[in-house]
Amino acid sequence: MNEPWDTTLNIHDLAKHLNISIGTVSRALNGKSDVNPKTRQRVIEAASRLGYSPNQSGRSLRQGTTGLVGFMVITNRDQESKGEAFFMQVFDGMQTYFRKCGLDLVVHFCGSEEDPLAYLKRNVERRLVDGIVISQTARTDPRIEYLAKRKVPFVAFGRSESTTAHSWIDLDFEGVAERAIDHLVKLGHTKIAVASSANDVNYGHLFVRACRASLVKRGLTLPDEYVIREPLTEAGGYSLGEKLLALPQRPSAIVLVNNIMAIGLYHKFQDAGLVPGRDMAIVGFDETPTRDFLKPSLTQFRISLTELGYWLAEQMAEMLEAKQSAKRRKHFAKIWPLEMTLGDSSGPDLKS
Amino acid sequence: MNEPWDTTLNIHDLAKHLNISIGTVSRALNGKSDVNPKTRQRVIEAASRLGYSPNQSGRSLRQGTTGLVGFMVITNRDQESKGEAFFMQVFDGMQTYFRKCGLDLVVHFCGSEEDPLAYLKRNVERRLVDGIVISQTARTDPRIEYLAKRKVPFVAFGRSESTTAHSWIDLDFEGVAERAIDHLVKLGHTKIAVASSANDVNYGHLFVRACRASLVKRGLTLPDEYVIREPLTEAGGYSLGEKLLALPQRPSAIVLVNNIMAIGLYHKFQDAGLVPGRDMAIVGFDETPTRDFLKPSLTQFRISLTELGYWLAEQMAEMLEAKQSAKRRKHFAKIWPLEMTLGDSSGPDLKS
DNA sequence: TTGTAAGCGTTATCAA
DNA sequence: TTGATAACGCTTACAA
Repeated sequence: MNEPWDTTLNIHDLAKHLNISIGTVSRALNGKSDVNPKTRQRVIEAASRLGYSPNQSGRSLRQGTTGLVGFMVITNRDQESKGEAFFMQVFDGMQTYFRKCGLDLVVHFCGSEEDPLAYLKRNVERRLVDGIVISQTARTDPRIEYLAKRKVPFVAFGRSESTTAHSWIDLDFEGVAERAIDHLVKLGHTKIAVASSANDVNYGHLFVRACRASLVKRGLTLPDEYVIREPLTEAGGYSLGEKLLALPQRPSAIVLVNNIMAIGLYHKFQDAGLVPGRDMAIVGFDETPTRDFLKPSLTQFRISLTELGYWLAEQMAEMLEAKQSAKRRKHFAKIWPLEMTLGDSSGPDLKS
Repeated sequence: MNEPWDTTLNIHDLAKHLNISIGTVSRALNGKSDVNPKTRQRVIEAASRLGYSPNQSGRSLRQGTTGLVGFMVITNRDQESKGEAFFMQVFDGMQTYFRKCGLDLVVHFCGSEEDPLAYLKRNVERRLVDGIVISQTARTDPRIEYLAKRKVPFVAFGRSESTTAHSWIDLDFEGVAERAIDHLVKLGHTKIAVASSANDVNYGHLFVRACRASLVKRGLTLPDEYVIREPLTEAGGYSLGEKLLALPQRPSAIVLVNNIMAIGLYHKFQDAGLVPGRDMAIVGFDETPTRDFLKPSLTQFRISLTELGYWLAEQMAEMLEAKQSAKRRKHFAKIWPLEMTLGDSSGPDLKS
């Protein structure tokens, strides 16, 4: 590097240009109080004119801090579902908060062929980031123990069954299950099926369990054949519809853990000459990607992933600050609420 | 930092532990030849046992290289479309190649509220990455001039009208347009409409222009009212269908620049009692997210984004190597091919 | 208010 | 084959 044509200038160049010392330049640029306003003005002006910007490696080395927060995403764990698109809005919210406090978000995509733990270790041990968010947590996820042992500030996006104390955030699957079941039971449904994911992502189990609990609480049951596992894709939703209609005891309602499936399910219904809400009640999960597209409109749950990201970034920033000042900070466990929005897909009151 | 409980060990600790000098440790770990095999063995073993891993800031500072390649994505430019999900597979391919040569991919999501150029500058000037890929290039995109001036190795994902020499890669929109039009014209269609994006992303214009050229070449025209701009979403596709059916001169075929729209379009057709392929021919673009889900099957184009990412990473690695050895390397301009796959949606031969 | 110099963790040069 | 040491660019404690 530093070839003749690589004209990146450093703090020495800038100081020499201004005929002052590098210490003053540094203090001026970092907003320290003990610097003549006039000098500061000159420095800032020259820096922007010459395009000087401090080298992050130099800063990091000196300060022990990178100003970066990582977010690890595992490509493809949800097969070909668009599950990862879910995170985009979260990133947006996080970045919006971070830029206010001089942090930046960087996203690490673990390739589908690579071991997630090894990948995480590589990135953490090189000290590329000050803190990290891990997502798509499995029921038992070795990344949690690793990060805790290493004392890296981190947040798990998604619950796990790990016993290691740590901070995590997750969607309110229980709340969604409870309100979905409550709504359907009040409408008179007794045979209610649940569509979950086909892989081992934790929230699939969580959601089914919560639905079952809500049903039992109301004197009903969730037979095993009413738990249908499919990939969280349009095709999965279509296949879900086929299985649903082929059941010997056809349920009168279905609760979905994911809305992408809803598209395929609606499709299957149309092919079969059935109407959601009339022939079977459907309750969706979040509002992506269907919002006001499906007809009849889907009963579903509203969530602002941007706000979630913003909140998450706030917590992370506080964790980093606490670490800086060697303060202990309590772990948090956040259940993010979703709000039910009624559509026509959950149908009329069967009792009236 | 470096609180008492922050027990990250450095090269000095490891050297002391082994009773050898830090120079030897460094050389052993970096696979230099001038080190006793036995010593190397001891060092590697101890490093893995104690969990030592070199601090990236230290390395970067010394070597002038971070071993990181950035990929800048702009959140939300495509409104609420899942356009960004497109990149996931590209990331997967890139990361797969990079890990073979000791590089890593980091993705920078520019928040929807932030200026893309300012965001890019921040990341580049801190020297966080050795090279960068910028995506969602606009027709005139100041990022290109900036990066070129700064002599940062970079690739633009998407063409632009910039006159600055630079490397870029893009999908073969002209090829797709040509084959889609050719196919439809051969089937006897003369009134062919085109669905494009509602915003200023470059490829929208590109695709429309290419379709028009292909039509003109065959003695046909593309009237302005046959160019329909909608958001690249399901809802956009539905709305596209409404506009299409409301046209005074209804076209007999429609070519889509994006497949997410196809879902909404199919939906509208079903609501209107129409059948794709029978009542109007539809040609889709890539195969996401519909693959074999839509019925009748969609005539579309196949592309491996993973392979594209792999190829892109390869080029980037070569660019970095060239820079290292102060070699000049020619810019590339790559048009990535797509392969047509016939479905039923483009319908029968009208002339038979 | 400013300048000087130490030191962050690493790699590379050079002498042993 | 190894050890000592300079240097990478920066921030900060301390001296002026």
